[in-house]
Amino acid sequence: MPKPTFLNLPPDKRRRFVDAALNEFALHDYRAASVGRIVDAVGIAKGSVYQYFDGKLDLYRYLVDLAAETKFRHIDAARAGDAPDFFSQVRQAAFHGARFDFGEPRHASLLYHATYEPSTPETLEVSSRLRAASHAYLRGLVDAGIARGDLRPDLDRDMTVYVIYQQIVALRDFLTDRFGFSFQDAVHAGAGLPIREEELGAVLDELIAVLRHGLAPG
Amino acid sequence: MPKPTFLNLPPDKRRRFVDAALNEFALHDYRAASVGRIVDAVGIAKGSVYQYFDGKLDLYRYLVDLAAETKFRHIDAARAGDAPDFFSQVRQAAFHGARFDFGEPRHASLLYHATYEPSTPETLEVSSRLRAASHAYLRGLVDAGIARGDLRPDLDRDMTVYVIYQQIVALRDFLTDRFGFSFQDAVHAGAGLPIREEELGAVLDELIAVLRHGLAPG
Amino acid sequence: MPKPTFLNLPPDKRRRFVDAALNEFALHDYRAASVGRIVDAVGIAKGSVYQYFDGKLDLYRYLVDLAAETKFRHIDAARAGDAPDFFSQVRQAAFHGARFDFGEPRHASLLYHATYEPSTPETLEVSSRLRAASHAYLRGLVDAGIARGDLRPDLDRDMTVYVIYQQIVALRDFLTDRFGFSFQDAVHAGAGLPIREEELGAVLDELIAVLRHGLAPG
Amino acid sequence: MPKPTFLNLPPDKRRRFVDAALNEFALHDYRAASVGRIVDAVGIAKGSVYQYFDGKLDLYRYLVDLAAETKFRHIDAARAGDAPDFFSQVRQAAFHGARFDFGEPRHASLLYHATYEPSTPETLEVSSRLRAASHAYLRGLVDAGIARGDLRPDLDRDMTVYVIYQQIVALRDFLTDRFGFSFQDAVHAGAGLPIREEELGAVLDELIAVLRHGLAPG
DNA sequence: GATGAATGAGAATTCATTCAT
DNA sequence: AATGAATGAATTCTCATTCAT
Repeated sequence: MPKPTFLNLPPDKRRRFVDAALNEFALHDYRAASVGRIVDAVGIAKGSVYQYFDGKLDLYRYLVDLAAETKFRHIDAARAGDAPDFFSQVRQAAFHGARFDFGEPRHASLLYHATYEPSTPETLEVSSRLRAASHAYLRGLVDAGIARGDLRPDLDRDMTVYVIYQQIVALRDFLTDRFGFSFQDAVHAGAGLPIREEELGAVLDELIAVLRHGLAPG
Repeated sequence: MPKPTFLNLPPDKRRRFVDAALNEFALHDYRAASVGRIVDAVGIAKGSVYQYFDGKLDLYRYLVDLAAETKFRHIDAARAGDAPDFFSQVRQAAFHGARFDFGEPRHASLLYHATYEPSTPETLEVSSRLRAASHAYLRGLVDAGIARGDLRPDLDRDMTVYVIYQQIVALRDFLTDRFGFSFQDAVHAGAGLPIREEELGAVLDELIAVLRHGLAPG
Repeated sequence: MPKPTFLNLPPDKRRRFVDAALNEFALHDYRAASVGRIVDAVGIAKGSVYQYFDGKLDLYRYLVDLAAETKFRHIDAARAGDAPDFFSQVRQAAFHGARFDFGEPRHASLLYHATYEPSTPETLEVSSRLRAASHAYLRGLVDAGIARGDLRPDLDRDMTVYVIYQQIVALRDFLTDRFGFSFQDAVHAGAGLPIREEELGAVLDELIAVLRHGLAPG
Repeated sequence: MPKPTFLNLPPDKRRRFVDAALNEFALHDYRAASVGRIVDAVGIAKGSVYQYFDGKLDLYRYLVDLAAETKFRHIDAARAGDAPDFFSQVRQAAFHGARFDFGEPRHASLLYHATYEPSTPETLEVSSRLRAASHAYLRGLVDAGIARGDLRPDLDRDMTVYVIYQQIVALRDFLTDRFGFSFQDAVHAGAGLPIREEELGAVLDELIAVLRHGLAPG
């Protein structure tokens, strides 16, 4: 948890700090990220970081939570009217999630790192919490989908969640490959990635079609 | 690439070295892995590593390639008669792949790390090559499957490969969750993980069913 | 020396500050004591300490002097009628000193630290002054004791002072060992240490007997 | 415990390292001692210290043990024929101990620091072991002394040990005061302290006389 | 008088790599 | 070919003190 000192910071300074930290943790995983590089980028003293946070881990936790919340909020906000069925819901979430990722490559990279962080005792809790949140979200959709009859009732629900979760997370890899993107480059450049929404939509349509055939009744 | 020095080593010594290195890179990702711990475990001088390999990265490359080849060979060898159709082929590959992972948790962990290694300039090439190999393998199956009529002819082949690849990779997470395994613990214990083949088969059946519904024609 | 700012403080606030500082310097020696922990405990700003005192050293000096004076005053006050001879006087002082220590473990710990503070240039003066005060007090008793004939007239007075001083200071170690006390724990608990006065008296009787045999004439 | 690396060092280099470390820990207590200053003094890389020892604490432990052993050995070696009675034994030990201290002020200062080290969890074990060794040594003398009839049979043995231990330790303070010495200065100057043996003997005679009167029968 | 954010030197420790033996 | 001591830059973190508000 950030210390009050951090919360009392002038908004601009706080923003610049978060920016630099986000950059660092987007470019490197937890262990490789360097507090020194962050302070150099912001132009503050090393000690200041420890006035703001309890330490590197605390800062990391804050950023992961922040990025996750921001992304979830973005997805929720973009939901134009409730989608009528399970697959539309998943498509919508994946679509807006991907749009967010391309618009905010640093958040996306950070979350990607956090998801696959090698499970050291230190970072385990952060990764687990992140994964648990996504799973819980999907589990809700799956349960409702089965109740509504959108999904075969005999499905192994845990496995279904896994199947969908992986596809959505992996979408990132597929899209970067297909369109020749690189999140790393985008982070370095400090810009979002260009994506034509129709192309993204087309890819998603195909993916959702596979899932629909695979999981829907009949 | 290993230096000649390494290849001229007495087989036993070479084996012990590979063993220890495998252990280290199974327990830690590239950056966290320690050359010092390896030489301590083998009981050789630190300098020797640099007589055998060009450096940590070179050693890492060698191990990832070795593990990938070993796993592929195991899967190929276990193929009892050619499976008749695409989905049986995938099932067979996934089944034997999983059995390999549970039997050789160090290889499995190493490959998992390599797959999700944060893409620093250093390790990027290794990860890419690993992923490319798996994709190429699956691509062959998919192309043949479409030709044979096992898969819908209008499928986006790249995406199909991605979908299947992700599911197979995700299997690991799902199984460890479901059965309460931990690859880390298995590596520490120096033992394989117990898995009843019927249970693995049941999970795979369900997963393959989803893929079949999703990807097969009509 | 405290600045006027400190002396003008509302008594309650001043008391709370002294309390917290006492705690800190009782739990840690000079170098390890932390200004930050003190202000956290009191709930004031870090800068305030520097409005009250010239710095950490100045605060330390103030506390040591305060604790020493308090202890001396306690011993003086507890003197019920003048003890008739040298050894009774020493016994009385040691007895009431020990009682003070057990009742005020923070003062006791602070003084203990100050006594054995590694003699850096910084703290040398504080430690010296503390020791000098005790020595001067004992020197008075010794001089009078020799004049009165309680002590052998040919004693080296300085050495006699040293002998007695050490015994009394070390009494703390002996008592904590014998009774399983810990001043650190008492400070943490914020409570005094339990001691039955008869037990303390018995120990002192034995110690004084040794001194009497050792130092008295004939 | 020193690592083999340290023990394999060329004697001269090892000596220079121990010298510098001894200096540092003689001038500062454990916490204030700086690994950086040591390596600067020796002219080696910081990392080397960690090739030699497990860390600062390990180095400290080694030095304290070394100094204690050296001092004990010196005292034992100097014992010219077994002293006939308890008080002669104590006198002899104190005499040679003091001579050692004045000749090796760095050892003496280090041991003094270790004896009064503020009891943090880290250094507690080192201090305790040091004190325990001295007490055990004295306890042996006391037990034998009582058996031999040199000491009053009804003495509290623990307390007797304490009394004597304190006097011997305090001797250092007394002598420095009386002769205007400073161990710190001697360490800085890199020289031993001058002491005339007759003077030391005279002081000890007086101290032992007090102890004899205090503790001997009749 | 009080605040508390900023400082920055200094602390211990790690570790891949080199190179003289 | 093997050794293993030496390196030194990089790491995270601490903390007394200052000073603008």
